[in-house]
Amino acid sequence: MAKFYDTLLWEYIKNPWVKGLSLDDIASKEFDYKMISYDEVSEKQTKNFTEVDLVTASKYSAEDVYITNLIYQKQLKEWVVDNKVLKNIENPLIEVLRDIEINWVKIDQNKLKQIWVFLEKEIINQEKIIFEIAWEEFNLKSPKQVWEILFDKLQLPQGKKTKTWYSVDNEVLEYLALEHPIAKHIVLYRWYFKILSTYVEWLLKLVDKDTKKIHTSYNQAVTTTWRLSSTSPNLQNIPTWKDVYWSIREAFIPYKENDLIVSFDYSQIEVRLLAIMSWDENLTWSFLQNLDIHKMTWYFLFWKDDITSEERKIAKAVNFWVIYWISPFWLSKMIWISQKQAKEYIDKFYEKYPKVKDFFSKTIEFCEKNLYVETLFWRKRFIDWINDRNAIIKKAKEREAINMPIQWTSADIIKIAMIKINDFLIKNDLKSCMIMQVHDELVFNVVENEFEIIKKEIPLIMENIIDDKIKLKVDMWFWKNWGECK
DNA sequence: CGAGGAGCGA
DNA sequence: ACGTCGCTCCTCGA
Repeated sequence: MAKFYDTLLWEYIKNPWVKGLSLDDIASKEFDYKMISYDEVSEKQTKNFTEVDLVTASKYSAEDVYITNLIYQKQLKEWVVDNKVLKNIENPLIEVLRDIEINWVKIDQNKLKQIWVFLEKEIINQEKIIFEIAWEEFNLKSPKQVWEILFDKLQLPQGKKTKTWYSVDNEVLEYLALEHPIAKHIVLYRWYFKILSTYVEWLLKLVDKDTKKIHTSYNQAVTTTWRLSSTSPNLQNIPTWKDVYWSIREAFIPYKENDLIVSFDYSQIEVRLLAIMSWDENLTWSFLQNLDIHKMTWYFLFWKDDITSEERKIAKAVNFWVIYWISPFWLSKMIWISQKQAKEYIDKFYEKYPKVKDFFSKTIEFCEKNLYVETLFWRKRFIDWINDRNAIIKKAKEREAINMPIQWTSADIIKIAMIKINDFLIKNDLKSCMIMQVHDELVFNVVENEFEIIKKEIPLIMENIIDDKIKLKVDMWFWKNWGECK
């Protein structure tokens, strides 16, 4: 509870009219309340917080919640989060997150150690090759040194710029790979090193010696879109990439031998929400007929029934990117087509899905007038600068206005699903439990004899969050580790 | 210690 | 001149 209010507070402090003020300042200025300072509690930093006596410590901690609540009552509920949201979503979710955090996730340390050995060998190998090609040793982890080797020493053509020098990121290197063999090896080195340092080492460091599980923290109010975020470790960015021999996700295993990892994810939730919010006939029709939405987009754009997998990929990208109010230039870069073609695709998309376009322009109009946007679940986001004269800023803010309601609503949907599922698990006295949330995916540790009921009931709960003609769709995967669940 | 570059996810 | 939101890694200069 305290954690949630604490993060809520940060959301408040980010805002311009309180920027620079500390909680103490706000307390005394707005509520004439003098808070205990940390210096006082820790007796001028001589005491560790665990050594402070319980009464003082609780009073000190409770003050944060108390003041935050005062701020909430006075200002926050007007615009950061509505009472209904707090009552129906955020507050009940606190207990669900507590349960997930208590459950933990079991890790196969041996698997990680095997991967470690493999990666270390590859890293040394790539390093050797690179140094041979470059005729000198340098620090591959330093973009600056890579820059010097590529552009000063090898005189390769420079691409896009960063703030301070020319970029040497993956995109540039992939282009350079056509010119010089060294680029390919740097990409490989970087990738192996990334996996080793960020995932393998970090996960092993965080595994509890006794339980062989990791303990992650979910934050409820750090993101502007009201999605959850996860730290130490961040379980929401574990690579999905699968090598022939291994993947990081394979190290995420069930608690017991006969248990299963079961994963449910919302399929195309953002496009479905777009259909629900815009009521576009063509989009709605495709979903109601339970058709392949990407294929249908291709069909609507070109009246072609047969579709190659390449064409489906393009249609998928168009569907996906249009939601983000993307420019033809950027779309052309994403899917390797000409700018002219990209513009054509986007124009045709709006032509065939006219109410989507209406919905977008109405959203922007509303935002320009009121300086905020709203979602299906009573949330508001203030977007100042929407009327900025600088076209680039204006466009960026328009993108925000269009994307936010969709992303927010999907964040709310999965939160509500989590609350209902936890209720369901408790009411039916099930031993299976929720162990992870990855934005549109929920992962469970399922005990053997409960698999049938979980398989049947969880998708029902998830798909019926919104009472609409268009149904949300949930895909299910299960196996002995998370790696096979995709 | 913080900024910047890089890269992973949704 | 151009997707958003996050987290974590490393380097480098103060």
